[in-house]
Amino acid sequence: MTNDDSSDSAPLMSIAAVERDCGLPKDTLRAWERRYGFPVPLRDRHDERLYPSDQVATLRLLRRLVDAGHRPGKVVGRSDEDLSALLRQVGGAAPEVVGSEARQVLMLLRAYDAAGLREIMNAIVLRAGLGAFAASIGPGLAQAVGAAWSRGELEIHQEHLFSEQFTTVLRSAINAAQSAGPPRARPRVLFSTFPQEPHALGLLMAEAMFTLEDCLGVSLGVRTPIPEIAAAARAHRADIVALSFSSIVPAPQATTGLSELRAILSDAVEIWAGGACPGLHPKPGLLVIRDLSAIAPAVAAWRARVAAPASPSGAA
Amino acid sequence: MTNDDSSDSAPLMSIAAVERDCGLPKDTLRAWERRYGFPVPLRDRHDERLYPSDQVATLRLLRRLVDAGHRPGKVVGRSDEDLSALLRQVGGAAPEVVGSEARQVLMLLRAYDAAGLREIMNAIVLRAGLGAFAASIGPGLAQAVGAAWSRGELEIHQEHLFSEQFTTVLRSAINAAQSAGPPRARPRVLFSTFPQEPHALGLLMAEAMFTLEDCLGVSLGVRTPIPEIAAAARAHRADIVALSFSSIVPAPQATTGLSELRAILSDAVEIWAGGACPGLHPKPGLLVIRDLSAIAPAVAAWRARVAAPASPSGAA
DNA sequence: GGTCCCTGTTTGTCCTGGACGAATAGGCCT
DNA sequence: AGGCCTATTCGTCCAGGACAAACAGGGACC
Repeated sequence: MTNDDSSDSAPLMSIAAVERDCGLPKDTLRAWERRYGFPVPLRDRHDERLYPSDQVATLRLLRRLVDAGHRPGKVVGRSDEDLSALLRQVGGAAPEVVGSEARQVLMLLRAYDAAGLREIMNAIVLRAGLGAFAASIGPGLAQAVGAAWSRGELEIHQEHLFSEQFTTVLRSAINAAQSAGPPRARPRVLFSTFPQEPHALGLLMAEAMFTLEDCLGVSLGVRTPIPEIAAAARAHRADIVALSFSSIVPAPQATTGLSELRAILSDAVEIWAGGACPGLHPKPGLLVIRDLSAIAPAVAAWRARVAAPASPSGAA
Repeated sequence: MTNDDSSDSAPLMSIAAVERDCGLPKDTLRAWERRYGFPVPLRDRHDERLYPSDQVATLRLLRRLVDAGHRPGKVVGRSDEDLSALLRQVGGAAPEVVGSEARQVLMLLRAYDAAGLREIMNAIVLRAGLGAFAASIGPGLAQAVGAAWSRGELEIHQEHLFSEQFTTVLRSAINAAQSAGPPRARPRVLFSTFPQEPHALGLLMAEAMFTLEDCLGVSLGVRTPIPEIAAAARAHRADIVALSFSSIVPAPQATTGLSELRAILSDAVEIWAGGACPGLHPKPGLLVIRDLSAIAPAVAAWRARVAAPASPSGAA
């Protein structure tokens, strides 16, 4: 009863619906069909594609594999079992750093206990501190949840539920940290993501780390056009623009966007980029933060740099 | 250098970039060009469209007008002055209910003072109460900011900034309300939006109203596929599914989606739909909430209905 | 032995132009 | 005046072809 597939009533989806659900553009769906012979949607009486829900499910697996680096030509058309096996390799590679907490969270998620989730995460924040939570435990939990979803152990709505509670906990902890502690000081930091990037969790965790370092941060939320980021940096008189990249942003697009932003930003403003997106490389004026725990020392370094200015090799 | 327009470095945008920035699908952009002779993008050497930034700005105006109910055939191709005039009529129709607060907020927004924004909004919550804030002052502020943006008085990043601070204030107030007061009780409420709807503020304000009524609410965040909403309602054992619709959702799609959801949801679960989307009509099992302040009495009515069950004729 | 460039292939995205259905508006009838 | 019905408008879909950006593999150079 809890187990049967939830799309009984609407087993057929239009191409637009599939685009929304799987994140695969219409053009790509048609190209795969033409080139690899999959998917093979039914057609309505006016020849419009109607995707059965099992094919949509397979497309979701494919999306994840392609995101993880597999080439469409190698995976499109293979059986669901093959795909799941590959996916397990991908997800399984993730270290189970936070085993015990992750297991509890997954259990609460299956029981659909939102309050319990908030409670346990709040407890972790109190016990381990906001820094450890944002820098390692939180990402570990998110990864565990994502992996469980890709193994088919969780529904999408349970992943939504997790994000929502996680966001709530993190935001209120940030609020508390902002009210406590010494007054906010420089660097002034502006947070956002590029328009391609809808993922807010990474940004929020970064915000937590900067807040703990007593930085004066302002977030624009996700999906800000690049010229707007530059304009906001001017308006906020930002010292640092912090950008978060998940793996869904194609690496070249991220690189291009960063150069573009670099070009229109004042030289005095640094760009700090972080996240799971590979292929980010540091350049003058662009710092790549591989790990959230690197933020604290980086802020300290920035402050030292500003306090003892003008070693003429660099900029300024 | 600091002052000239920030798109110097990228005055030309691809059709995909325009789709992202203006929210107009590629097919629609091409159709307008074919039918109305606007936009008229340049072409690169391989004949791909390159949109100058002034045309993109006009497209943004058009988008807003079309959302407001104007027909493309009547407005596409007219001068920017005409369009701005029309837009002023649309935005100007909005009552300036919260004049003094709105003016302060706009001022802080122009000064880019995030902390000040949070402060004033927190002060409003304390003075007027969370209920008044979520039900009338907040929406009024949001409307004022949107109108200012459409009049060209604010940049997009300032609207982002507003949403972000607004969200923060509202979330922390909801948190506080959840911890205080009597223990949460039924109805159990599930919050989300349809996949077409990315707007989270309406949902958050609704969540605040339900929380004040001591309901046990869980939010899935935005953009949940309909079958997933149904599955989550089962898992959460929800009594009510609360959905928020902004005006960007085409009314017929909302109606269709609601019927679909109604069909796969247990009869014991009610659907409550609210938001700016016109053309929502109540039906059996579907309550339309025109105004956030209607939530409190609706919850009371629900409780009365459940306490004194089974008068099978139409209730209330 | 490792790194760089260069070339062939894969893959996503864009093009045109035609078609049709869903949404709207306006006329007609009651 | 109000509800139905038709005409129009507008968004979305289709096919099939094209090309460039991203990738992988091999060879030259350090």
